[in-house]
Amino acid sequence: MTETPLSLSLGQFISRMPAEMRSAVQAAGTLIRYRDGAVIQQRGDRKPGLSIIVEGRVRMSATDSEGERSTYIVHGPGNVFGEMTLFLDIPRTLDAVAVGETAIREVSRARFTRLLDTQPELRDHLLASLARQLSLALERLDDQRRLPAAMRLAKTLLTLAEPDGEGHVAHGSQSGLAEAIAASRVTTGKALAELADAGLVRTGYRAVHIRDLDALKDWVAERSFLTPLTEGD
Amino acid sequence: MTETPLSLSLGQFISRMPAEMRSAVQAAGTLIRYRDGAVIQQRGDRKPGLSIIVEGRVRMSATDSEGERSTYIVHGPGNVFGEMTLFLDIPRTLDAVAVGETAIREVSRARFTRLLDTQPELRDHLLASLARQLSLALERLDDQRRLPAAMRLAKTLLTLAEPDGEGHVAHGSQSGLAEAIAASRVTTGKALAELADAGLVRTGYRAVHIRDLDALKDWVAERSFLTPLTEGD
DNA sequence: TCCTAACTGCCAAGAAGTTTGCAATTGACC
DNA sequence: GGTCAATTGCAAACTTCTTGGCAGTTAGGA
Repeated sequence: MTETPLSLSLGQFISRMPAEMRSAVQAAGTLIRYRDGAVIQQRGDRKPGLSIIVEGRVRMSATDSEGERSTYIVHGPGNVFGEMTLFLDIPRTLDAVAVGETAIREVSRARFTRLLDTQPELRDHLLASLARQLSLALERLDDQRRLPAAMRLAKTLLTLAEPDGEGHVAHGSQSGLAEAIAASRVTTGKALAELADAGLVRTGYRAVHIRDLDALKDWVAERSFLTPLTEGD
Repeated sequence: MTETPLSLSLGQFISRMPAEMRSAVQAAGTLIRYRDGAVIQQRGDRKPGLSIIVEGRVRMSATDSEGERSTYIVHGPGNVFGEMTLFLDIPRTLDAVAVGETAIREVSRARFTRLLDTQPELRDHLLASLARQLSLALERLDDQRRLPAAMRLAKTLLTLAEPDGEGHVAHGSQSGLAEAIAASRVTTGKALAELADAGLVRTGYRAVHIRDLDALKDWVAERSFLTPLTEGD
């Protein structure tokens, strides 16, 4: 197994591998390109395999019978999804949609099974990846239960933030944000106003400008109910 | 890797193993007994390792700084918890409390690492176990977002139900149920009343009697928003 | 440059859930 | 058999969030 336990942050499935393993994985997959907004997979697709994001980003979401969509996470390059379908006989659980020009490497379960013969250490990377995802999901579950909308929004903004001039920005409409924090657009707007009143963010057209990322982090940390899980020590 | 992908239901980590692997795992662990209500671990405990439930049940929950507790799941015999701490350098994420007389086999990370050398196939069992847990967590996340309290209650009752005479029973106080469905006691009471009005359950002292488990299942299925993930085919 | 679709901001009504409090019931222990 | 703590059932006031609607703003394509 992996001697040094891995970090909590997602998106390093590929980058943590030794070069040889990485190229073996890459060779086993088929590269498929998607345009912005293209559907990569839908919930229910029976497509067992691993999907590796090579370029671009992927929004994982689910839409119910009434058309209500909720976004679970937006994966970036180096992230993987679909691991569960490798080991469980279930279809894809979430819809995946390309955010921007996106390239995905698809490794079918059959190919992956063979790959494991030559790269047995790959299992440890998957174990760590699944553990990270599970950890994230459990935290989300708790957040959804306990945190008010403004807090969930702040946490989500932290994950979405990209450097921009002096500060940071999170791109996307308020409707998109609403789907990510599991709230309505109105509630999201109010939560944004709350953060804006606190001087933490400024709203723009399809964008939220974050003056000081650390200040936002502090704001979140001060208000957390559950003791955070510190990594390493 | 495992040739035949495994089932979605939890609690078969141990039972699915070949006899030899099972005894190797058992030999690697220390058996510890707990009385009803005893604390097995607390969120934040830095105790990397795998905990296997040999006997009894374990309630996994988290309590915030205001004393509000929410139950994530109640594990039964054959289930494991703590897998994440084997591969990630994080403390235990949830509190674990014994429900009834309980026996836990604790395998430290050090022991487990050595065990993997002699039982490499163990990794595949862990992969499946983590995949199942993740799948469950994602479904929960969606349920919490979309389903009204009565639905969440019904689904939880299905997992808690034990055979009892003609029908089934779920034991526990309404406060306990409330913690499991992430709602207040009042809301839980109302949801129970709703199910009772529909003729599906009957409330008792620290118990909910389920007349016809299949009828309750149908009630849930009819009202689900998300298309269920059918296993196998 | 204009037009239009998408988006933000906001209001009002109402649904769902929470908190607080209290009376009646139940079961366990002395 | 009596006492008591835990539990259920319920009501009222309140908070949070949702739904639906509308006016003003923004960006991008014809």
